[in-house]
Amino acid sequence: MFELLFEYIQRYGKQRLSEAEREMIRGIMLHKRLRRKQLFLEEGKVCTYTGFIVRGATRQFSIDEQGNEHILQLAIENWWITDRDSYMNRIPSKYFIEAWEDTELLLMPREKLDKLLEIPAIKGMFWQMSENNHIASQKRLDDTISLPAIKRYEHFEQLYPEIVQRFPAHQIASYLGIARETLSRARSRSLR
Amino acid sequence: MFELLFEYIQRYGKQRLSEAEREMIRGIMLHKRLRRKQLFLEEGKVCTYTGFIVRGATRQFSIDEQGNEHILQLAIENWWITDRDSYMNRIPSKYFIEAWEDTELLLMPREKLDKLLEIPAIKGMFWQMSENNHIASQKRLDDTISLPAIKRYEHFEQLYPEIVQRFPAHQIASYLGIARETLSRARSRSLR
DNA sequence: GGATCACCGTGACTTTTGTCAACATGCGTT
DNA sequence: AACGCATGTTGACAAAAGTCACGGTGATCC
Repeated sequence: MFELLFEYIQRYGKQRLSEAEREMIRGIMLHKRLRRKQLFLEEGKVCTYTGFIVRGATRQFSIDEQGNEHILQLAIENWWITDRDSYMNRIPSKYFIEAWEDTELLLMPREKLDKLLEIPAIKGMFWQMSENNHIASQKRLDDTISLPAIKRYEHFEQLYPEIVQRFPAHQIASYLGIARETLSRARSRSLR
Repeated sequence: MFELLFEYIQRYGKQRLSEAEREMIRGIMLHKRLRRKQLFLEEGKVCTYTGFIVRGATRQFSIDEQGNEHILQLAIENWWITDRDSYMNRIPSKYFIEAWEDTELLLMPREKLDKLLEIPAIKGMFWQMSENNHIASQKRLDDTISLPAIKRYEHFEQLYPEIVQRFPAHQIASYLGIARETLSRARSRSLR
């Protein structure tokens, strides 16, 4: 079960993991199962874990004053889920994270983070995550302010075909910041 | 001139700089002046520097197929400017960065980055920058997909009052992803 | 196996935002 | 002083997107 994670860490941390380090990781990180619709994080709570998805799919969203959901992240295997602000700074979160399919996670508890970061490969990976996330959000932002709805959808579909497969269209619409009807229409128009 | 930077590094790196470290930074980082409208980075070029604004103001933008500019960042004193993707991965940039006022910068050359990161305070700061940027782009993204134009403007104004002072309204509009006329109307309506 | 629910599509209409054009103002340059 | 240029505002209209309502389909749950 840890194999997927070890591989991920080595790839993004750009360093190999010794057997001792693997043992340490196995000792610290927790295994957790979530059933569909179960919450990993709730608004108002501090996000005390960062989770690595071994199997399954999750979505992160906020709820505005009108009660509308706005999806910030859709995640599947090999992705990390967390509210980084809440996790790092131990402040209450504005977000929910919910299992969309039955999901298996490996968790990094916040209070053991310093211990884990002593492992060079993890430190490198953690850095890289932040880096990649920043770059990805920058691109997403650029798309969001530059492109009409349909183009945004096409970009997204091209970038994450598997996500589009595994989540219903109205979740994708929310992720793109458009109404589900708009997406539906845009899609049927682009077929012709 | 380096004093502002040293203070910044110590604050965000959460460590003190020794005199030797300061000397090393002074030896590596370059001083650069840009006049208004002069480019710091151009589309298609690799971003070989990360710059710290000592004095002045800059804007980062992309240009789409229709020739429209889309502003990604507006920056003033004490901010860093770079295309992180281009800088870190040495790939051609999609963005322009232009001095909006006459500007003074301190530059970290990409090829000396590893040397600079040997200084713990800089390493900590660089990490923190990535972290903060990640969190900030997440929030901006949340706003962009959740809020109508006028609300986005109000948020922005509250968050960065000085930016709103120093850049013309049509730049702010572009940053928010709306037409300048829309911003103008939204503003006059919110006064009544 | 009937009811319920989630999901997707579509029509009709409203609201928001963009586009194009015209105009006023202020500023710097020559 | 005269000019161009950037900026900001407003009106009229067009386009994009949102909202509300309805219906259909397929899955799931008693």
